[in-house]
This record gives sequence, C-alpha cells and structure tokens, in this order.
Amino acid sequence: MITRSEENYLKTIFSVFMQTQNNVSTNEIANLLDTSPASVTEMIKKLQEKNLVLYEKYNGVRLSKEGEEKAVAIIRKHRLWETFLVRKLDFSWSEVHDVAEQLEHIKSEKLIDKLDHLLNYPKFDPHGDPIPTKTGVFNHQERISIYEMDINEEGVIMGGSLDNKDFLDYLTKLKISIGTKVKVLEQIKFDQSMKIEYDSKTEHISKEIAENILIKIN
Amino acid sequence: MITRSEENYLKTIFSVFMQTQNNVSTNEIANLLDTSPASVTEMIKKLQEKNLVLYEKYNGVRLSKEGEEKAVAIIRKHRLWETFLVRKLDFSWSEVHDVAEQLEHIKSEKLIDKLDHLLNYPKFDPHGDPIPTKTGVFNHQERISIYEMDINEEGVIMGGSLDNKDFLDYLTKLKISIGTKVKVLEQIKFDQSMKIEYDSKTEHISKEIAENILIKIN
DNA sequence: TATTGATTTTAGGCATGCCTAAAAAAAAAT
DNA sequence: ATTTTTTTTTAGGCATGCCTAAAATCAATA
Repeated sequence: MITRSEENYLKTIFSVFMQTQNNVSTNEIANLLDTSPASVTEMIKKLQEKNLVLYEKYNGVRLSKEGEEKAVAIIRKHRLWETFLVRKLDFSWSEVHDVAEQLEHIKSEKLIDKLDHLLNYPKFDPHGDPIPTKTGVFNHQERISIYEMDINEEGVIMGGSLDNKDFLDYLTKLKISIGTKVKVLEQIKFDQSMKIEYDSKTEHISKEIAENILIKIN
Repeated sequence: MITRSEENYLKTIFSVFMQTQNNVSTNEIANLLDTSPASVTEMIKKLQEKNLVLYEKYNGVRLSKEGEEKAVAIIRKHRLWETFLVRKLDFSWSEVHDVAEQLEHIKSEKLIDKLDHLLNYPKFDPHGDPIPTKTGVFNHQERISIYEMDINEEGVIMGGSLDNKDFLDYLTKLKISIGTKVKVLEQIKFDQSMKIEYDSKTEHISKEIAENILIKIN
C-alpha cells in the first residue's frame, strides 16, 4: 500500500525532475510540500525501501521506474478530475486545483477508467497540461499561446495558464472558452496586442491576455 | 478540523442510532468499524471533547446536534456519490459502495452542490436509501418492494436492496433498471411468485426477486 | 446477595508523519 | 586552503489512531 503522503512526495519529485532533469534536492521538496527538510529525508528513506525512488545521501532523489509509474498515474487522476470538474460541474479553471488534489488520491481503477470514458478520453486538462494515457503516455504536443501564433494562423482554445480571477472573468466576458476556434488577424507592433477572430466576431486583446490563452494548432 | 476516522465514527453512530433509537454501545461500534473496543472508547472521548457526541462512561454514546449535522452531511455525500457512479459512470449497484466510502470524505461544499445539481437533486440513492437535502432533511418515503405491492398497483423502480452479483445480473437480463415503470398483474399463491408488466411486456419473477426490488409508488 | 460472565475502560505500546535542535557534509567565499 | 554559509542528515519528541492485556464496572444468574 502507498499512502497519501507518499503519493504527494512522488508527484512532487516527478514534476521537479520533469523541469530540471536533475536529482531533486531535499530542500526543494520541503519547500514545495511545505514541510521540514528533516521530514523529507525521513520520507525519502521510506520510499527508497519501497523501491520507488533512487537515493544517495546528500545527493538528492529521482524516481525509480516503479515510482514514476505511480507518479504518472496520480497526475493522470489529478488532470482527469480537473477536466471533469470544469466540463461537467462548471467549475472555473481557478477553482479546480484544491479539489482535484483530494480526488487524485481516490483508489479505484475502474472509477478513473470510467471517468476517462465519460470525458471522451481528453488529452489535455483545463490548464493545457497533457493527461497521460492509462499506459502512461503523455501527449507532447507543444503548448502554444495565442501570442506565439502567426498572422492568419488558426487554432482551438484548449486552456489557460493563469488562475487569476480577473483573467478568468475577462475570458468569460469575451465568451472565450475551451473549444472555441480562433484565428489571428493582426499583431499591433506598438504594444504587441492582437486582433483575433472567433465565433464570427473580431476582438482586440492585450499581449498579457494573449500570452495566457493556450491553443492547439489544427 | 474533523478527521476521516472521526467522520467514520459519526456515520456509524448515526446509522445505529437511527435503527435502535438507543445509545450506541462501544462494542457495537467496534464491530462495525472492525476495530477494538479500546480504540472506540478512546475515539469517543475525543469526539466528546469536540462536542460531537454525548457520552457517559459505561453507557454508550449518541450524537450531539452538531455531530448529527456532520453525520448527515457525510451520508448525503456518500449517497450522492453512489448515485453519480451508477447514473453517470455506469457502475452497478454492487460496485459503488467502496468507492463512495472514499469519495464521501472529500471536502468541498461546492463540489457536492454541483454534483447534486448535475444529478438533478435526487431523493434516493441506487439502494433506495433517501438522500438528505443540503439542509439535512430526509425524504421519509417508505421503501416498498415489489413483493409488497397490491395487484394492479403501479410504481417506478428506484433501486435494489441486494448487492449480490447474480441478482444484479438477473435484473440486467430482465432489463429492469432504475426508472422502469412496473405494474403487478398477479401473485401466484403457491410459491408467492409474481407476474409483472413493464416496458409493454410481461415477466414472471420469484418471491426472492420481488422482495429485493424497491419501488416508488406513484 | 454473591458470584460469574460480559462489557467497557485504563494502561502501556507501536507505526506514521510530522516537528525542532544539533551534528555532519557539501558548497561558497575569503 | 581555510573559514563561513548552506544543505542535509541524525536524534529525540509529539499527535493520531490503532493494538493487547489487565482492571473496573455492569448485568445476569445461582
């Protein structure tokens, strides 16, 4: 059996390693999990005994193959739940995280398979992060913001990278949501704001907004 | 904060008290929660300090007003989740319990309100048990089995009281599910089996089956 | 009423997952 | 190449929620 606490450690180690490709330090884990370095060392030893991490004293940890599988499974659950909350229960992007943090620890393979099915096997969560498949495969499609699109390029909104309420409210006002098809019409050199077209209308958005709306290129 | 373990004690005390209307004994709680009487005594003291139970040594416990509110909220969550699993994720009646047992401890009022809404404010779970409202009100409609219906009486299937796989498979075979309208045509005196009509067809079911299919009278 | 038997409580322990303080090791700066 | 600073580990404690064994209380029956 793997405890909830162990799961949180695995998830944290995984995500830091993904970014840095280096062994993860005790301190960094402690900061991210809001706990003491001493507790981290202790837990790492436990995870090592369970063969979930590779660890050498004073040299950080990385996940073992088995540990990585577990971590990916948790991330899969987290992202599927977030998708469920947004799509089926009308949560906004900014509200889902804390609840998904709890739901990701529910143990039932059938539950998560059924949820995946209900959502029609989504590839990305509402933040634009890829949802690994049951076999642990991530879709490594690049995350592109509207800001990075070329003139006349088209795409479909797949999420937003900001959890700021004002940002979300503004999107709501613009009636931009997941699935909306957009086309870039023009980029204004002066302030790098953009003219975009969607739902047969034209809107003008700032650079800040454009940078935080994620797009899937057709 | 109330822990998961405390929640389980409250739930147990509530359901026993509902049936007996008497203070609940240490032993009974221990049996139901599969733990030792000593642990129960210890936990009861903790719950007493939190003003969730009324307790006198050697005299069992009952819930305080506040404890009852908490218990009802947990039962509400459990039953809403069960309903969700059956209706939206195609779980069978027999599979939902263990998963709901985990889901009931998720802390998010918004989540449960939205779930309630998604399910259209169901009054009964798939076992035919009433789902309390947000304000804690139970629908005390009687649970009647087909066996208890009169000749020519009509009703709507609202659940099943057995979690036996063979029973559930048989219902599937008969194409009887929640929401199916049934009418009792005849009761055979010899073996107390019954002829029923539903979906414009006639079926013959045994006493055992009839006793375990729950009905809402129109 | 006294004794037997069941129930409940107390006492003392254990694993988990935290903590702080101090020691050890590594990294950075002089 | 030392010294200083930072990081990491060890050591010893604490709360939670469980355990077993023994003591206390209650209930039941002779």
